[in-house]
Amino acid sequence: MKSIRRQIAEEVCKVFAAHGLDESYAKVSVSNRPDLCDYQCNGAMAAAKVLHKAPIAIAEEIVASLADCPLLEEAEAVKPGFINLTVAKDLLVSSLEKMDHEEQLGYEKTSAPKTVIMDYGGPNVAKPLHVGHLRAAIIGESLKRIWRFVGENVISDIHLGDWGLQMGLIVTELAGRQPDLVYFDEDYTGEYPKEAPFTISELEEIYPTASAKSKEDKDYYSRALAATKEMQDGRRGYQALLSHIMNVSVTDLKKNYDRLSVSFDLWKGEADAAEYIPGMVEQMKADGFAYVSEGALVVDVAEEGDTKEIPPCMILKSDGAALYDTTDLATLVWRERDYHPDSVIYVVDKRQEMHFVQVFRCAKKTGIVPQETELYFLGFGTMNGKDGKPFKTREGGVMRLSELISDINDKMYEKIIENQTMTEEEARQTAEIVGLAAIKYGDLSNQPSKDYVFDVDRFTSFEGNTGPYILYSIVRIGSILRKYHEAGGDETAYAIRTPENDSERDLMLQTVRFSEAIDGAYREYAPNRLCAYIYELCNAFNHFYHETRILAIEDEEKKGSYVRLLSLVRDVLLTSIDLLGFSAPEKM
RNA sequence: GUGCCCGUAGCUCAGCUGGAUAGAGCAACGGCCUUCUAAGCCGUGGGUCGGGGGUUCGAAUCCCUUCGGGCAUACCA
Repeated sequence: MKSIRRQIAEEVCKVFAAHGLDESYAKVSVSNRPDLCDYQCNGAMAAAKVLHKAPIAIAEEIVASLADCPLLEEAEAVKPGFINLTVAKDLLVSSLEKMDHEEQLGYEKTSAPKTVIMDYGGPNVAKPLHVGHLRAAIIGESLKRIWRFVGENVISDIHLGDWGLQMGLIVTELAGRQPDLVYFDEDYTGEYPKEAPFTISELEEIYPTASAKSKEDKDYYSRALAATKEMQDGRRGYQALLSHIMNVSVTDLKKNYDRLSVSFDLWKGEADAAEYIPGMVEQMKADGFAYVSEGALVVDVAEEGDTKEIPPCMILKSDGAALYDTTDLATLVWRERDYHPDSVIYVVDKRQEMHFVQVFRCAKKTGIVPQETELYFLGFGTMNGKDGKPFKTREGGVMRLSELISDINDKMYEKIIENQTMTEEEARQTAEIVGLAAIKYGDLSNQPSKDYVFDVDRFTSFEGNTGPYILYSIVRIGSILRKYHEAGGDETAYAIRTPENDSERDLMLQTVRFSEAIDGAYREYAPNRLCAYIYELCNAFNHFYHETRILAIEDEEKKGSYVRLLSLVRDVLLTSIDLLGFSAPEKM
């Protein structure tokens, strides 16, 4: 089913063409005056200039030709030249019927699916997930789901940070603490123990300690650099330690991402790209792209027309070690070989933009990916605290993700226990669901590229435009449906009837706009568009709910029609929140 | 220094490729629970869209300039 806007736009297009006007004037957009009309077209005013004709005259001609259009209840020309379009009630009803019967609520999947790799993880192994990882996970997961809904073939990859300096730091720290471990004996040739010489909590303490030391102690820092290089060069003991670190942290990471309802198809990391580095480097040298500058191997990526200086892409450091340019490029090597993606999307902190500009240019220049491959950088802003500075704990440290989630869940639990009668266990489960919705909606309702304030008090107060408000609306509808069914009602026996008042009509119109909202969110990489849509839909529902008796009315057909509409609204909401990455409880 | 981003109500944010009276939520104030969940609904007050120019029939939106804030600027990721 085509969206209502599309259907109307096509009609308007025909009329413009029939009047000899270019189709570019026939754009139809959602009305910014909902009190006057549903959609509007401003093309008459734009066309007036080239036609040397009064805009209102053009608008009137167009409107006259639209008079018989069955999609419209009314088309009106308003000075100075607006064309105001009001959707026919029949179209609303028939569209709702289609949504109810077609797959995906009437949303048509793309006919030409692309293969897309989405990279939205980037956690470092051996480091606990902190709030900095939250946005990538939340935004990436939602985009993945939206793109799949649209029909794209999306492969998600966590892209673990498991190959850089942080590994050398851990090795160095461990060598200082337990120098007798076999991993540090260069002459050792036997099997290494299966059991890791540390637990996850030890690991999570080792890294920050090592990182702090490296900043104060130059000698320690250079030992870490050397260890990094040795590990990358394949030193057995270090490789064995690496796989221990991997095993221990991946288990923990999975648990944490599960808790967020975030999943990845691939759990690859920088280390998986390592085997492609030597070949890639040789090729770059052979093709004359890579050369030595100040001791390092680099590829120039500056282009004519750059408004600022773009430093060359660094392939190997002067000590010969790989760095993040290198692993990101080598990662593209296997991504291209294994998947030949049409598009690779990176959901990463926007501060890394320069790095990705370099990597993208280098990858195209050196032929790692074909020219036509789309490499897209979706940079997101920082999550700040109430003070407007990057989010911290009360003590000023980096807040762990698990801590943040538990915090929110506790507050949710208190609120639920105070409002609802349910068992402690039920309340705990509900708190988790509502808490996750609060966190995710709080994030996704903002534009990805902007910094935003993560205000725990605001998100847990859940009044107004919040995740819990959305869930509350869903729960309310669910409650009506349940009561209707318990009383023996079967809404499928009834037709959806023509709306009889403004609030019912408005609810229908909002419902029918579902596919427009999906298109917007997809096209603009903007889950916030979907959030805005469901917020409006919930408003329309709550307004309708307050002025309409549903279960108490006598007229069974009317009641059946209402229940079908509400059931559809609920489906739209449930589908939408699933695309945003959270779910709704039965009660709250 | 250079480049990019941001600046909209007391606070947090919308505002779709320029369009009609700049919208929400929170906070403030006033109503609405013997009736389908009041985590809700209805209403009131609150803005020279950082400032100044310009383009246009029309600018929060595009261009220039200026002020304020953030970020980036080759061997960390």
